[in-house]
Amino acid sequence: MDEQPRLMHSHGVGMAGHPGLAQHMQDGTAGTDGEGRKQDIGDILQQIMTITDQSLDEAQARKHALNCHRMKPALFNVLCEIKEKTVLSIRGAQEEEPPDPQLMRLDNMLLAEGVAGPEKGGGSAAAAAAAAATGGVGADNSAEHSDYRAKLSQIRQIYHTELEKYEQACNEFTTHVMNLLREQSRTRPISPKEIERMVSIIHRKFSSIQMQLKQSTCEAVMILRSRFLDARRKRRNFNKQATEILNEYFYSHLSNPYPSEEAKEELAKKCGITVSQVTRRKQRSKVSNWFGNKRIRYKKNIGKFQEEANMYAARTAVNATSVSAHGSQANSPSTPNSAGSAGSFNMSNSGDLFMSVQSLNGDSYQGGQVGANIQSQVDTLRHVISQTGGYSDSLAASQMYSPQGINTNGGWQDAPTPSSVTSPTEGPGSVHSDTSN
DNA sequence: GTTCATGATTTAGG
DNA sequence: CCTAAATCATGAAC
Repeated sequence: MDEQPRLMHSHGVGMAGHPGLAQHMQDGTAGTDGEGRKQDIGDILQQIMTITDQSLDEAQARKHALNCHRMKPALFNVLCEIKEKTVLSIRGAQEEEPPDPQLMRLDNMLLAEGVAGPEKGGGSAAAAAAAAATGGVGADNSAEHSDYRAKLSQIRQIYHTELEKYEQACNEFTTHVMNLLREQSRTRPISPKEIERMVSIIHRKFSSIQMQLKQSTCEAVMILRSRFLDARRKRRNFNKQATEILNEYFYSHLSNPYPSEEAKEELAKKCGITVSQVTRRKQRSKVSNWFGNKRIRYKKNIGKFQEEANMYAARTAVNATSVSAHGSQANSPSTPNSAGSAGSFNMSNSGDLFMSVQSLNGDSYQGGQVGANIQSQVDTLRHVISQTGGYSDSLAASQMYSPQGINTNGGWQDAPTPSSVTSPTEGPGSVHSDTSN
């Protein structure tokens, strides 16, 4: 023990316990001869190279000396006593910390995305979930999904590799520290509890790294998601058939183009359109989107849709009256108001069309055919009626339908709700487009 | 590149 | 929840 002060003194302060070094430095700076300086630098380097070994040996020797000292057990006991007093006051201050909510959030998200959790199964489950989320009809976006899956598994792989590395490093460091502490516990009192606490501190420090890893993984997944699954980004036009089916329904229910939930589903199925999709906020039917857009755009510019309306009106009429001489006459959509201007309806063409369909209506009605057809056929012509007072009157004269369709100023709001407006004829499927539920 | 059509989202209102 | 309306963003035609 009495050698300690002597050691400290002889070693000096600045040169980390290496007596010769300071001396050499001084010599080097003092010397004017270049050769000699080089020599000195070489010496210094040499000493630096061996510095670790020296100090280690020295430390070992000192440690050994301390351990063997006759006073050591007594000193150790004293230290233990002091320690016990101080540690007792510290203990219990911070035990078991609750799990970090932020970390839990990230964990949950990674689990949900299939990045964490079971290796292969997780991936496919996530892909399936993603497919379900987009509403996977599959045909139109399976390629994208496989791409998405590939990218996701790439992320997963990186994540797992990094996590493994992290865990390994953490464990290594922990064991290292534990070994050190255990070693030190021979010279100073260290309770297992203390080691535990130290380990927990290390883990806490390391967990911030883990959090960063998870955070960036989450970000990567989010970016991937937004790139591949954001429907807005990846807008696909519906195919022609789907558009036709939707248009058919729209124009045959022009008086009240608000398909019920069942109707929407039915339409979606027939069109091969996904029923729903995941948006950032909520789920919404694509059919609803379509009808929403259609309604607003039709209302905004009826003239623009006139031709289309006529076409579908004619088609619906034909379909409704399956076998009829009149039907074939009305059928010919060869002159679907091609000359019609935006604002005013082409009188001659539409008139013809209207008259013929009207007569069809009469036929089918009087003939006692399926009444359901009537409503839809009238609907298909509502836009004509609403704009041409004369025809409206003539229709009103028929005493069967009140023109309730879209009016030039308002919209469909005034029209009664589907349940109330629909005459008994509407129920069991008006046309083929409105198939039975 | 510009323009138009169109599906999706956002906002506001019930 | 729904909707209308406004707006955004993309696809396709030119």
